[in-house]
Amino acid sequence: MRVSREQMAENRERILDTASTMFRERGFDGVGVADVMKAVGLTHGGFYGHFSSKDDLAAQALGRAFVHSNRWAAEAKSAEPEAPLQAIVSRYLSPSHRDDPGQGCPVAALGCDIARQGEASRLAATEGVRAAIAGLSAIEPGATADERRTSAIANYATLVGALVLSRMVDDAALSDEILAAAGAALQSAEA
Amino acid sequence: MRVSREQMAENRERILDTASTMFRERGFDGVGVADVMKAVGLTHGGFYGHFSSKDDLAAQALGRAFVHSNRWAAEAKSAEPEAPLQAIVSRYLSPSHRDDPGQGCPVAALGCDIARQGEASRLAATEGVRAAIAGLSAIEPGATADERRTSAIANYATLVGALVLSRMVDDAALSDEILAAAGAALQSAEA
DNA sequence: CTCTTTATATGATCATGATCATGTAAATTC
DNA sequence: GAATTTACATGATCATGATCATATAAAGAG
Repeated sequence: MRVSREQMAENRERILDTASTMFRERGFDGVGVADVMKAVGLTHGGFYGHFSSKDDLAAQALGRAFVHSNRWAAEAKSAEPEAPLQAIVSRYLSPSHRDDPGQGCPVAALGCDIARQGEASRLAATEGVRAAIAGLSAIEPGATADERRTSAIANYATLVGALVLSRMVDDAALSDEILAAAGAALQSAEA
Repeated sequence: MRVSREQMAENRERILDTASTMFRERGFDGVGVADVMKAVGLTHGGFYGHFSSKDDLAAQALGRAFVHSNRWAAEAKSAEPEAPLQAIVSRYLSPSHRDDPGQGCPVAALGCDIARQGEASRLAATEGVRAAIAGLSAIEPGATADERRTSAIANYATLVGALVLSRMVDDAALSDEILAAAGAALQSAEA
C-alpha cells in the first residue's frame, strides 16, 4: 500500500539510521537488507525503491554515521569549552562508548571492513575522516597549524586503536586497562 | 586419495597459513572454506577432516597470525638493538605494511571483526594482544613498569589506529600523511 | 603382498541473502 | 470523485557458501 510523500521520506531516513546502527553493531556482512527493513517495520520488497543496492545503502549509512559522529564530537567540545580535547577523549574512551558501537565511532566499529568496501563507502569514510581531523586540529594545542594537525591525526589514531583493542579483547580488566592507558597517555601529552 | 601422515600435517599447516593470510586480506566473511582449500590446491571436501568448522579455522588462523606478528616485532627489535621501538614503529607504519594486510598485523586487518567473532577467536586475539603489550613494554622507556606498560598500550593503540585509518581512506596523500603523523608523534614522545 | 584405514575428491543438501516480478491499496492528480 | 501513480507487501529467483554423504585410491598395518 502506498504512503504519503513525507511518510516515504521518513521511512527512508529510518532505514538509513537503522542501517547505520546495525552495520556498526554487526558489520556490513552481518546485516541483511531484510534485517534492516524488518527493524524499521517494513518488508524487504520496498527496499529497492529507496536504494539501488546494499552497497548504496552501506555507503549512505556510513556517511550518516560519520556526520553523527562528528556532531557528537562538536557537542562534547561545546559542553566543556575550557577543555574540549579532554572532553572528547574521555567520552570516546568511556566504557559506555565501547559497549555501544551502534551509536559510536564508525571508524572503530567498521574501519577494517571499510578498507575492503566499494568506492562509494571508501569516499564517504574519507570525507568523514577528513572532517574529524579538521575538527580535532581546531582544538589541539600547538604553535603551528602543521603541528596541530599532526597531533590531531596521532591522537585520532590513538583513540581509534584503543577502542578497537578494548572491544576485541575478551577480558574486561584488560579492556578497561586499555581505555585507561590511552586516556592517560593522551592527557599527559597535553603538557 | 590418501596422502602420507606428514603430507597431511603439511597440508594442515598450509591451510592455516593460507587462511590466516586470506582472512586478513578479505575479512572473515569475505573468504569461504572452498576458497581457502582451492588456494592450497585441495578441494573443499577434505576440510572437515582438518577442522571442525569455519569458526574453528578462523580461531586457529587468527592465533597463527598473532604468533607471526609478534615474531615479526621481535625480529625488528633484534635487527636494531639500539633503537628497537623506532624500528618497530617505522616498519609498522610503512607503506609496504599498509599495502600488504595479508602478512601484517591481525589487529589492524581484522580488529573490528574480531570483536564480533566467537569465543575461540576472541580468546586467541586476547592472548595475542597480551603478548604484544608485553613485548612492547619490554622496550618502552619509563621509570616504572607501570609507566612502561601504559605507554606500550597507548603506543600500540596509536599504531593500530593509524594503520586502520590509512587503509580506510581513499586518498593516497592523506593515507601517507596519517602514517607520517603517527610516526612523528611516536618518535617525539621518546624524549 | 593382502587387508584395513583414511585423506581427499566429487557431488549432494540446505540455509541465507541479494535482487527482481507482480499485485494492491492508498495517495496524488485532474 | 475518477483516473493514475506508486510505496510497499508478497512471493519468486538465483547465487553463494557451510556442511554432510559417499566413493576412491593410496598409505600403513599385518
